[in-house]
Amino acid sequence: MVLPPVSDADLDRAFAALADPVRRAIIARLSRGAATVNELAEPFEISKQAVSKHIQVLEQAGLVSRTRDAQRRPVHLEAARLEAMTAWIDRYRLAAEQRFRALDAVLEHSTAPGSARATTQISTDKEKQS
Amino acid sequence: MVLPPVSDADLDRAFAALADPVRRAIIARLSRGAATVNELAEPFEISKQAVSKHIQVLEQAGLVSRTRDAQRRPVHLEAARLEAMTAWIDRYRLAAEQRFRALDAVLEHSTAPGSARATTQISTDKEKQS
DNA sequence: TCCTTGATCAACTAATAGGTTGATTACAAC
DNA sequence: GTTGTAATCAACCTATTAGTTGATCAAGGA
Repeated sequence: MVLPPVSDADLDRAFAALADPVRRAIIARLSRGAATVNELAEPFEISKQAVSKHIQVLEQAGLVSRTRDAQRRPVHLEAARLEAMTAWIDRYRLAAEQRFRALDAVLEHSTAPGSARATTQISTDKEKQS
Repeated sequence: MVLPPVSDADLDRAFAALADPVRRAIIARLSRGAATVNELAEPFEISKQAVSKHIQVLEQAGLVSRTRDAQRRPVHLEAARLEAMTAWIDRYRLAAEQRFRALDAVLEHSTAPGSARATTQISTDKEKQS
């Protein structure tokens, strides 16, 4: 499976798109299957035009795509872009967690209360995260 | 590990926070260890005040926290909030992928033998008509 | 053809976000 | 005390965004 490259600007748009509760609800709905604009607009109080704009934002973010079916324009979820987002997050989340575990292991072996704390920075990290 | 509840507004702020390339770069830097505002501001062309604002945004999003060390206010990554974001995304991404696989399996058995074109795009189109 | 439905386009408004510069707070070293 | 350093506060500017209403387009169905 070939994954297309995801640029910095792509991530900008993808994260910004999911920063809105209406758009996240649309994503949640689409995870159960494709839907038209009218179907997607039904649960919300806002106008159909506003929902159409939200879908455009999601489409430009690469999170959804649209096909054609007579007058209808069914919207589909693009799971690949969601995957690219988790890939970005996990890259740094896992790096940080691994660093914390390594730090815990070090402190495990040097439990010397009262000794000089030359590394206030590191010990602060430990206290905050454990 | 105790995971605190993450509200809708929390997700709003978290996703909006990662929608900015400067803030994503800050997260990437912090995954290698805590840093001060001056250290974080160094790679960027923008003013230190602007970086300070970015850190406030990340802090209000629950993605970083700050401790105290004399005049310095070292910034730490909060991996738990990153994990909450991937949890949200994966919930719907995996649901969609599972649905696609199930549809592919159906098309595998019902379509004429010869060419298997049960791609996700086509399967969603067919799914809509059911 | 005319009418209905699905969806977008266009223009406008109010609120928010990212950036700037200048002043101010908090702490430490001398 | 005075000075130097780390960081934030305050005021301001500009661009973007989410929402509105009204008009328009595109495709079927009578």
